[in-house]
Amino acid sequence: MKHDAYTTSIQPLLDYFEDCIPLHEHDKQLVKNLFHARLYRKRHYVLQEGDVCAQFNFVIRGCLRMYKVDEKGNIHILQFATENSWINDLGSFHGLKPSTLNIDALEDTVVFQISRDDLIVLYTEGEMFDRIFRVLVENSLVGLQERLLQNISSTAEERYETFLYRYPHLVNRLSQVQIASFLGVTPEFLSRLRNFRSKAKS
Amino acid sequence: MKHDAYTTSIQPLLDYFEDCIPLHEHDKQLVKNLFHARLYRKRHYVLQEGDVCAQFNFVIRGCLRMYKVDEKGNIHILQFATENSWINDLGSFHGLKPSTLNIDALEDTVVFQISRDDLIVLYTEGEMFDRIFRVLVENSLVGLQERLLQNISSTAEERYETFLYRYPHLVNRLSQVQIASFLGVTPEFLSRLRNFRSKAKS
DNA sequence: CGCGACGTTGATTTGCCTCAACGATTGTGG
DNA sequence: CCACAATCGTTGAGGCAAATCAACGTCGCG
Repeated sequence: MKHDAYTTSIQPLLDYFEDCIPLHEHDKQLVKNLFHARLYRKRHYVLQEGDVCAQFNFVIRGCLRMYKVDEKGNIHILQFATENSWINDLGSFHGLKPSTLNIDALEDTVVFQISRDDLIVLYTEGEMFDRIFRVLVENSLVGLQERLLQNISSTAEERYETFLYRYPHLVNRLSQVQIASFLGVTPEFLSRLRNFRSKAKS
Repeated sequence: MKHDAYTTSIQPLLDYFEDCIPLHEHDKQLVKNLFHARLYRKRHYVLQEGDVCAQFNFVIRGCLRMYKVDEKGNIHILQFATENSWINDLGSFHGLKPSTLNIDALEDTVVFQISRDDLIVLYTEGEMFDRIFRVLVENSLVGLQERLLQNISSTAEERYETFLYRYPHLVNRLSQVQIASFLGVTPEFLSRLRNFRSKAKS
């Protein structure tokens, strides 16, 4: 029986890189050889805390989340990754240290993965990949900075508004529990916020 | 009259890069030619909101902060930069967009700066600078992720503990107003936290 | 069918903010 | 060098945003 994952095109990943910098044929071949498709079924783990993050993940289809579980057992979501976005624990990945984070699948999800060793090959043999990944990480850094500012300076309601504005495609795809955990509020309070909003709207 | 800044050695910056990757003589010359020293006196601005962030800043001596001012006039500090660390608004710098952030000097501060155009020259003519800056930005991203998690998942007291642990050299160098603004609490509340702590310690 | 996750609502608690006042320190101009 | 203002750190009283705990109906799923 043939898996979906094995028939998945790598083209979206090439497109993603080329949005940043055009690739030579040699570079494209490297990507095709070094990245491998894999399917994660809903609720399966891409990374569990305690393990070293060994793969860099680019999502082709589906949805992953990265989160931390605190002492009280509460989940705090750092990031969602849907189509055409990447996700991994960079600190664990590069430092070869056990991760304190988890990554799991909220839907059946197809990713293209590259191992740390192969990524180094990609950096070494490829022309532009240091630059491409520099730009990707810079963009992540900017986004994360904005989110930190939001969290420090805004109320839960404002953060929810911003979420609706920035991730409209996620609103109906995620449960409110997931959204609440991303915003840093309890599901109960998010429910109240939505209630206030729908009353205020009319 | 000769400025302190003009006699400042660029060696710490070279050391900083070489902590990451050894440089060829050609690369060192590039750094020496493209970075320029500048002194900012206490309370002077390196970047004001509305301006495009035109310089990448590496601090040799002194202390800078980067912050946002919200609608109510409250200051939220994203980052401090002391000796041997860099600071800039990457989003504004690369996107050539007006910044919403401010960077100013908490002490008389000497920086080495490089303009956006010259940084591109550095990337193009230098051997390893894409890689070096990729690693630097990756490290920043990891640190910022940890801080976001802290902010989402911890109480103000825990955040203060973490601050004491991670930045012991800053505790006696910054006023409590600055630290409070970094932690995301009011100065009054930080004062109470310190009070509780000193009582609990005995 | 029955179980567990979800979303909602109510009552209560709490972490942190706001506003206000005070002495101590810093710094600034006359 | 002193006087005055400005900023800082602290403390008190009161208020609000959001958490906690608990209960309940709904839905999807094994």
